[in-house]
Amino acid sequence: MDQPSRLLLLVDVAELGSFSEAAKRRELDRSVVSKHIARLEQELGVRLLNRSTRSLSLTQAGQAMVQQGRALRDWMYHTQALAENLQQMPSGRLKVSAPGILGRCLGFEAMRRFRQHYPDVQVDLQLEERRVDVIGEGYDLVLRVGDLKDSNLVASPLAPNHLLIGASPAFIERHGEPRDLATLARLPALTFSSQQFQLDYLPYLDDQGREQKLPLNSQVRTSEAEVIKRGVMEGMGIGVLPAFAMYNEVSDGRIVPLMTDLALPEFGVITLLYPHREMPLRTRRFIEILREMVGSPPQWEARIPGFAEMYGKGAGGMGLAS
Amino acid sequence: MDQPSRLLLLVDVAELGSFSEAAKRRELDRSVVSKHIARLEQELGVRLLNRSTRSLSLTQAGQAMVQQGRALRDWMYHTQALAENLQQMPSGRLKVSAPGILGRCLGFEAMRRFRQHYPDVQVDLQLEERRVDVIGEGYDLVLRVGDLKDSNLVASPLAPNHLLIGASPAFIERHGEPRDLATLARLPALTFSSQQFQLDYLPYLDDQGREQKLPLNSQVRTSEAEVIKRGVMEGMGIGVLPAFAMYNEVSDGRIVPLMTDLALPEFGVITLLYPHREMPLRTRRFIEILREMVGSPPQWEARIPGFAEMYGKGAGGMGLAS
DNA sequence: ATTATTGATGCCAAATATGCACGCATTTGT
DNA sequence: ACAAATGCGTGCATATTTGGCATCAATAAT
Repeated sequence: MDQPSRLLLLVDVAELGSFSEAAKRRELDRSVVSKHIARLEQELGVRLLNRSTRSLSLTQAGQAMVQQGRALRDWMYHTQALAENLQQMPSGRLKVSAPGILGRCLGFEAMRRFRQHYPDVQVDLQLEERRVDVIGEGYDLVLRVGDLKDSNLVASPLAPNHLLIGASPAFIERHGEPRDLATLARLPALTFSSQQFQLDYLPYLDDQGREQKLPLNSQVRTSEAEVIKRGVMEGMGIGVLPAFAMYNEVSDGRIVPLMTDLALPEFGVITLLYPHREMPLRTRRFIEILREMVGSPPQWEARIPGFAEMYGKGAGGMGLAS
Repeated sequence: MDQPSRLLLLVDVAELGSFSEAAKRRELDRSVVSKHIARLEQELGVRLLNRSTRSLSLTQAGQAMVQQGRALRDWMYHTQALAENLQQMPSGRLKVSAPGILGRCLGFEAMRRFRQHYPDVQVDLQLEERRVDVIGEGYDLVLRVGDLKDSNLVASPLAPNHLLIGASPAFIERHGEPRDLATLARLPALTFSSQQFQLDYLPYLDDQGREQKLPLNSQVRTSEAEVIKRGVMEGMGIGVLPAFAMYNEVSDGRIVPLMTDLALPEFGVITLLYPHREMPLRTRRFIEILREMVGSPPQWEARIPGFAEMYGKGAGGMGLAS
């Protein structure tokens, strides 16, 4: 590791605020980080960090050097991407992050297809709710739903995210099909709850088009969409999930959409996030595959008969309130 | 050595056009260079160089990478300078190039003073006529006389370069003091000749102000100004040299200016050349010392009584032609 | 007061880079 | 045309460097 790399290391230390954390990210020993920073200071002839034994603070010189390092990091990434674009085939390791639900429903399938096309490209598909540090951890692409803009990240919409209220045929037989919100609210529900989504309620549009929240009778709360789907299919209750998470079950009839006349708001947008810099070929190809797979309108909507007319998306489809 | 450094190495290879030359500059074995470039190609996944056994040529990818590398090199230099500016004291190694005559007359003295102020800064004062590769060889500063602009180099004038025709008192006694050009041309002369200067003739301005060249009776031709000075002092002949090279001898009377009524053109400008990027503190300090040492007007002119009036620089001083 | 966390330091083992010798292809000089 | 020279690639022994572990000192949390 020489001076440029040490500069990059300094950036990690500064951004994570600790030698230990930087060491963890780099999979190195703390002592190694300590030594490299010390050496960098010696090479540059300036003290970069004020060590207060427990907390670090950047000196003025440190700030300047971190700034330099950040630019260097982007620069090197750009160089790498440039080189990869000059090849004919994508290569390297595609690193993607997605929240679990998105990753399982879209990420996995996209990854499968991508691997078919480009078996030489390794894939690192991280499924976590945590808000990752795209630049710092070297992600090529992040899938999010309804995410806000981040500086020096590019956000590109992939598909609208429509909700779907579902129950199993058996459940409907037992409880009857709900015709109004009050009835719906009384039915036992499986609800989704994670750091990303808080779907303990049903968001809907009243007859004035204002967004309202209907509290659900949440019997089971989970951060795992699979649990909801399985529960719904086994007739444990109704479930409110993004359409992309249920389309398979809906299209083969295991789950039936409920109250399709109710107008539901868009629940965010499925978004692609990537660093604002030349994209490696592998990333571009992956996005192409992803878009082709999703289609426009999203295939999960196309494959649910009449979805376009459901939940207030039809021509004059004004929602009905209880 | 890791990827960024390998990129820098690639730049050297590309600029020198050979692995061997690059190895020489870096003081490495050829094989090491070969291995590093090979590894860089592997890391980037692109072939960078077409090896035609004897000559190298850059591939398209290679060109792009060299471009990146050049930017990286400047970037790292800039980073280094930035760090050094944040220190209180200059540090590192000041690397200066100057043609021999300038280096001996100005460079050495400036270096002496600089070392007095900043003993911690090592100095590398290269005296060579060769046109050095400022960026590639890492020079902080280059002294030249009358140099043309180079892209991404900054040129800053240090002092005008006036010529001086000199002879020893004994020589004048023997040959008489010349009063016209014809006489002057007949006197035995010691002339300067190097790649930089071609002073086999005396450039002068005729009464119309047009530049003319008077061939001299060159008995001794040398690339070493010291030889001319010594020869002139020992009465071997007249000498035409830049004023900065003779001022000591003139001011103590060992050399006497001849034909001071003749109008001589400026013979270029003594110029400072440095890379177009943030200057390290040591460079700035060195330039300060240099400028202070030279003064304005140059001390070598100030210390020659009446120099301001000599050679057509006086108010109405129009040259006289033979 | 005690414990756990964080950074610095010293030492040893492992990884890595280096340099030499050699091989090979091509060009230059006679 | 042929030999010598030039320039790059490769394998191997060695040397330098690097990374990891244990330890220590200092501080913040319990």
